Amino acid sequence: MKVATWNVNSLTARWPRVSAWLDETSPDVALLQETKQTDEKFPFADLKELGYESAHYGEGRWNGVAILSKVGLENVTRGFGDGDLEARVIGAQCGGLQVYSCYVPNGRALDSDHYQYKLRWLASLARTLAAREPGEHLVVGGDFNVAPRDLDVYDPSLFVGMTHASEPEREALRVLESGGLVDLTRRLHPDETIYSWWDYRNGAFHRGWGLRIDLLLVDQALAELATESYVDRDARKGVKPSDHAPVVGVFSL
DNA sequence: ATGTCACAGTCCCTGTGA
Repeated sequence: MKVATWNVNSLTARWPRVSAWLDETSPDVALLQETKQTDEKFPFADLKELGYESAHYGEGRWNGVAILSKVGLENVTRGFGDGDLEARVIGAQCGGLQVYSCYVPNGRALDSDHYQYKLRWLASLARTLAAREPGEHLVVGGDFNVAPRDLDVYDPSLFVGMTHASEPEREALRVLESGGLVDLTRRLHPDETIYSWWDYRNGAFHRGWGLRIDLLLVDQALAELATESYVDRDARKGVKPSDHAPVVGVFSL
């Protein structure tokens, strides 16, 4: 079972790259973020031709999350059911896994209202996951906009006092981990420098100026069944890439 | 430390968000 998460930064602009990547990588389940599409515009039929059932929660210009599956797609949920209006989380059951595709608010700056929104949003996610069925396998993937450790930041000194690496954000991730979730890529590669996002500006990708902010959080039992997890850096190269690369996990179920 | 990208409306430039 191969599961991927990818912030595509507009599925409309990225369709040639995304469709080619799905075709060659063939994940069983793919979690997408920042589709930036309405549900009406989402390419359900094109994805069907690639072998995927899909569910989308979109709003148009901003945000938008999706789940693509070759192994079944049932019991789709959109949002947290707490009145939040932005399309940032969608859940479903796929091939025996409960999965969520998450686009955590950016936060912008520590003194911004958006930063408080980010912390509230992560708390809502923790509440939602705490209510899950005991014993079911869980994959919570997405763009968390948080680098869990200094190892996940190309130059930690630049991020002191900045969003993405602040202690309250990291504490919010630890709350998810204390609820039984494991940062899969880091579990399998404890000391490796791995990034998943590089700014479009300043030639950041080629200079190695990245952050690891796209995560696959999985339950302990599923983590034990994982055989590999990696970032597909090739997807960040070439013509019209997203600024994020896909994160992949493979499980021996 | 800010050299890019994507989107929609103000519509071939500008503001917003990342």
